[in-house]
Amino acid sequence: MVGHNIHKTNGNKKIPEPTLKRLPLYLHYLKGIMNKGQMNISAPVIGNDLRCDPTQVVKDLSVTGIKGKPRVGYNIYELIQNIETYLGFNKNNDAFLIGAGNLGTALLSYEQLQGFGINIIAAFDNDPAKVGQQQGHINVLHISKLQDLVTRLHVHIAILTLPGDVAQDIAEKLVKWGIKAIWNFTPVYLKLPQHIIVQHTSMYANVAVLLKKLHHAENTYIE
Amino acid sequence: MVGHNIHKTNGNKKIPEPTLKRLPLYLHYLKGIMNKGQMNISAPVIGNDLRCDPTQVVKDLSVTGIKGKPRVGYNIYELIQNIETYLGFNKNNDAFLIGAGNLGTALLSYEQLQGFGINIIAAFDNDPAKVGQQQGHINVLHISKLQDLVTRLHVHIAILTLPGDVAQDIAEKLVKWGIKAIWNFTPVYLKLPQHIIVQHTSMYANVAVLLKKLHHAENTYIE
DNA sequence: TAGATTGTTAATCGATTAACAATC
DNA sequence: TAGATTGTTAATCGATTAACAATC
Repeated sequence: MVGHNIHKTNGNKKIPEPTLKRLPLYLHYLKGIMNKGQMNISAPVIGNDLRCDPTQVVKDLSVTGIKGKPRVGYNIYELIQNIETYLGFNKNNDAFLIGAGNLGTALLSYEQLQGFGINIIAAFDNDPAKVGQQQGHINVLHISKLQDLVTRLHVHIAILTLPGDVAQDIAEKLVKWGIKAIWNFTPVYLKLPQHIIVQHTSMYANVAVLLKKLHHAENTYIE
Repeated sequence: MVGHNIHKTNGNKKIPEPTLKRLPLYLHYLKGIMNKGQMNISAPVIGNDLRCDPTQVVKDLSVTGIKGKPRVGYNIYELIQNIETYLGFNKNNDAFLIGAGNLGTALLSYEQLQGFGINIIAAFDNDPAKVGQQQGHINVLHISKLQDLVTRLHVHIAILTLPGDVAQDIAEKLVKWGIKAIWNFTPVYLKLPQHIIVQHTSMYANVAVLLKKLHHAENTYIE
């Protein structure tokens, strides 16, 4: 199955992670522009609106296999299609959500996640009070049903929005049952086999950067 | 006020952002270790548990001004104190939350945010149905009261958990009223004066990385 | 044609990793 | 003392930025 890309994308070549993280930003921006009825857009314009280097825009977009025209730029519709296809946002990647607390519930009712390729098909919790609820069309099931459903439905993605102290334990079980990628919203580092993809999304990492920049600014400039 | 650091931290020297983002991870890990009654810990042990290079651990921790002892390592309590002080996690940095939807509500009831230096003192929404509610001890006020309270209370941090299409508009107003840092949970790029600190926390950036790694893995190895 | 823009290759910049001296 | 670990300086690696040729 290697090298069978229909579009001429960069295939399995290693793409810089910063590039991958910028693509959704371009995508959202481009959808806004398209809704205004515009047909084409150039890298310098994108760079100006999103305050980033135009050559970086060119490089970032090129990974999706898009071809632009000198003096014209890129076709916006084609560009959106390419980014979505490249990132897998127009597929439905089935996922289970584990931990139906506040953050979990927020994610469940975030219909937009589906527009970004993540299709949460069920949520799990150990709290009997939460089991049986419906959150944004998704049922909350008891955690005891997790093993059976993961194995039967061949779900590959798990979203962890549960307390940190049980995260490692559940993660190990999920891996045993066949989960291949974990989106980790807990503050704990998950020590799992190297082939398991763990995406750590920590609020606190962002708080750290924000506070440090703020205090730095406050100490640097006279108020 | 420049250079008056009591602890010998790296002060206002430029610290790599990746380092800042790793510090909360160390912090959480160290608190777990301390609760087990351990007194000291060495960089190689941390590196092994958190799967990162021990020399990087040494370099990361050194920015907080901690001094370790050869053959012993670092005093865990002192290390925790230094990281918290360095990041500003033991101060109460007042913040307003704007948009009391699902994600906003999740953040409000996330008491732990306070332990990481962010003290949300009020939430705002334009939905009358939400105004007057209490979410985790924080009142939801009508958006019309925002201007008055931002200016009167000298709040410097705003957390944006509102719909993307109004984000730029509200952000510009907030800046006019004196907000210095914005934690942006919307998918839009906020074009604001350069001196305003904008911390963009996008779910989608993480989805992009996760899906790409997953599909890459699925295409690389024979199943 | 002239000029703006793409797309690629080279140079720079910054972060990570390696090497090694200092030290308890 | 011997050896593990810190802490610093140098080398490597990777991403960003700059330069420039190709092209519509």
